[in-house]
Amino acid sequence: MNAREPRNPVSGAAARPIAVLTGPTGSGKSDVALRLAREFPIEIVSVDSAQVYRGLDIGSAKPDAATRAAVRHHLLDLVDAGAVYSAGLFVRDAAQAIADIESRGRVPLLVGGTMLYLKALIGGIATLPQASESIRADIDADAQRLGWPAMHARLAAVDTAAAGRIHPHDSQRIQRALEVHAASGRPISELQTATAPPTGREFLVTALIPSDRARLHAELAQRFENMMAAGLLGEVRRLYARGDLTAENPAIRAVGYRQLWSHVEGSCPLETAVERAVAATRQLAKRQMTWLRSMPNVRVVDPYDAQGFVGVRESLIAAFCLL
RNA sequence: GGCCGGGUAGCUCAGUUGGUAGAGCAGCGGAUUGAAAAUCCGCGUGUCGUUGGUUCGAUUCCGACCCCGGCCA
Repeated sequence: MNAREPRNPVSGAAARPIAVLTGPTGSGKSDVALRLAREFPIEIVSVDSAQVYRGLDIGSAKPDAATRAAVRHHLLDLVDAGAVYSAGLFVRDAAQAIADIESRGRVPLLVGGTMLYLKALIGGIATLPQASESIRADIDADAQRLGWPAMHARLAAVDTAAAGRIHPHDSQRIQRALEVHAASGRPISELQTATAPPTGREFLVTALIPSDRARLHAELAQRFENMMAAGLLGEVRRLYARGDLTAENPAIRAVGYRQLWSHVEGSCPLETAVERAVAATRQLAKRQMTWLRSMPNVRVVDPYDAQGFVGVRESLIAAFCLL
C-alpha cells in the first residue's frame, strides 16, 4: 500500500480491483496477458501449481527467458521439484507479490488456471496446520495395511462431519483430515469453518472458455506435440536422472511429466505415454472448466471469437487504469 | 484362388447353450480448504460387417457376399 494508490474514501480500502485472467489449459491466457502488458504497466502473477517448480519448464508451459525479460513474472520457480508447494503457500506468496508490485506503482495481473489457488486467494483459506511428512508417512503406512475405507472409518470416529463429506475412497482428503487432527487435535471440519480473506481487495475475474470443445482437444494435442518437439522428454529424463525424485512427488505428478516419467522408468512405450499425457491434458481442461462454472462473478470470453482480446481488455480495464 | 481365424460402444476386447449385450480406456457431467496439472464420485442403445434363410423370435444357427489378419497356392 502506498500513497500513490487510489483509495475508497469510505472503507479506506484500495479502490482498484485486482485483475485475474484464467481459463483451462491451452486457452491462450498467456498470449492475451502478454498483449495486455504491451498496453498497460502490468506485471504478471502466475497462478499455476506446476510453474512454481524449478526444472518444470517445457511441460508446464513456463514463459521463456525472453518473455520474462519483456514482462516481469512472479511466482515462477519458487521451489525445487522435490519440494511440496501448496494452496496456503500460494495465498501468502501471491499477496506478497501483489503488494510488492503495487508498491512500485505497477499493476498486478493474475494469470493462471489452478482454480483452488485462485479460490483460496479470492475467498480466503482457513488457517490449518501445514502438511507434515512424518504424519503422512504414518497414515500411509496404516492405509497400506488397512485400506482407505478403514482409514475413513477412523476419521469418522474423530470427525463425523468431515467423514460424511469425504468419500471412503478419497485417499488424499482422508489423509489430510487425519493429518490435521493428528497435528492439532481438532477436527478439520471445525477448523475449516473459519475462513478469513487474506486481502480486502476486489477481484475482477475474466475466464477464457473455449466455445468449441473439439477444437480445444485438437489444439491441446498439437500443443503437447510442440512440447515434445521442444525437448520435453529430455527435461523429464533430466529430472529422472537426479535420482532423488519419484512418481510420488507433486511435481512429477503434473500432467505430461507423470506419463513421460512412467515411460522413462520403462513401464510403457513412448507412444502410449504421449497418448495418455494428451488425454490427461484434456481431463485437466475439463476439470478447470467445471470449477469455472460454479465460480461466482466470472466474466466469460471465448478465445475463439475474433473479438476475444477486445472482450478481455474491456472487462479488465477497470483494474489497469487509475480511476 | 483355397483353407483357417476375426469383424460387437470412439478404441481394445468379453459375452449371448436363440429371448436385441458389458468391461477397461477414451468421452461427458459433478465434487473440490496447505499434493489440486492432485484426489474422488456419477453417466454405457450400440443397424452386434452386409444380405438371404430357418424360427413365434437371430447379434447368436445355416447359406451367400464384403472387409481385415495368417497360412497354402
